[in-house]
Amino acid sequence: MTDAGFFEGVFQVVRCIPLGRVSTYGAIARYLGSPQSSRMVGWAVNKSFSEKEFIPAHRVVNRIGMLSGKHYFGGANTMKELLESEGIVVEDDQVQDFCKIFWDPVKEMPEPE
DNA sequence: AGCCTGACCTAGG
DNA sequence: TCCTAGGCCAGGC
Repeated sequence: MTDAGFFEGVFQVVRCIPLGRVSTYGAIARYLGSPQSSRMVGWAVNKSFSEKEFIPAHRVVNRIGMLSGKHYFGGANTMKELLESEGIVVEDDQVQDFCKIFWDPVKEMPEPE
């Protein structure tokens, strides 16, 4: 991770998000050691579409569990469909029971170093 | 080569 | 309690 840039770190964390769980930009940014770089997390995740391997970018939402970037999935309901297919309930672009399915990399993942 | 922007978050007034 | 501003890394024009 240290060798890799901020982007690589984001990709690794997002790929490690368990199925049926969601994480937030801020949590990932904080995990990478830059709490105020949450904006770049969104950018990195956006760039994830260019990656060879599929990255569950739909599992990444903002701190209130809202599908802020759903419009970037090509279709308006693509992100919602993906989440619901994993058992996540989404209503009006907001993840229900967000507190329960929230996955914090800082707690669940080993430190990057 | 420099400026602008971007799927956000936190703090201060 | 709501609104405003600042900050971060990287890529595009």
